[in-house]
Amino acid sequence: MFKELNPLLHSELRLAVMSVLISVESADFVFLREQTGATAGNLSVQIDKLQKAGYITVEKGFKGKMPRTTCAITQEGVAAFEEYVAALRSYIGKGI
Amino acid sequence: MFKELNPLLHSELRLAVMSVLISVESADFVFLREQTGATAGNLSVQIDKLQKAGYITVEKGFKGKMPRTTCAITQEGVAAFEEYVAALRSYIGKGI
DNA sequence: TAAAGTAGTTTATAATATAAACCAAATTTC
DNA sequence: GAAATTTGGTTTATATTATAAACTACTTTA
Repeated sequence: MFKELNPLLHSELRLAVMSVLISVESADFVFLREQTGATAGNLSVQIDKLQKAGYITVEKGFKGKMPRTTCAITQEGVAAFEEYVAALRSYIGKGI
Repeated sequence: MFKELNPLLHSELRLAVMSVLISVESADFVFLREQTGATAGNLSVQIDKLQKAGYITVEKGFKGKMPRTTCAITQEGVAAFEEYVAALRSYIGKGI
């Protein structure tokens, strides 16, 4: 009847991060913070969880002298996102 | 960019309950438990939250000698569900 | 009448989300 | 050029949430 909703994606902020990353090649921390409206602390934690799940890659480098964290979605991440969306259908029907 | 997801509906079990109730006139506790696969304890708690939010009505009566709890979605509940679905769109795009 | 089942509720615990507090380096202001 | 502010984050403390386990109250069956 109802498909299970991947709890790692069933989180407002993590879902927003994935939503941004699925449509771009990569995005840095500041961009993600701006797009999601999240606090830096919350974003930092959620990025970490997505990375540990293998859904995104996180690279830390420098742009000039300032630190810069760049994130990108993995194939596994794309697959998980698509599966999550498919599972949602079982709750909200075709109405969406 | 991203619309807020009503936290009362952004819960796997509560969403499932609402999803059942939106398509029937009413449903009793046992039916909801069967459809959602939830434990009785969890279902009891989540039904309570939905009722307190005004999204469903809960009537307690008897079927023969056995207690029976009947739930139905309210207009407010329907509106909240539809708004939640609309908000989801901002996260999952046209993909769904 | 004892055991098992039904229909739930209450409560304890673990997991989660979130913001506040913090840190280090860079930049600006006085 | 020292102090204050900003940038780009991380760590940690707290409040909320989800969940199952334990329990209640009653009914049915053996």
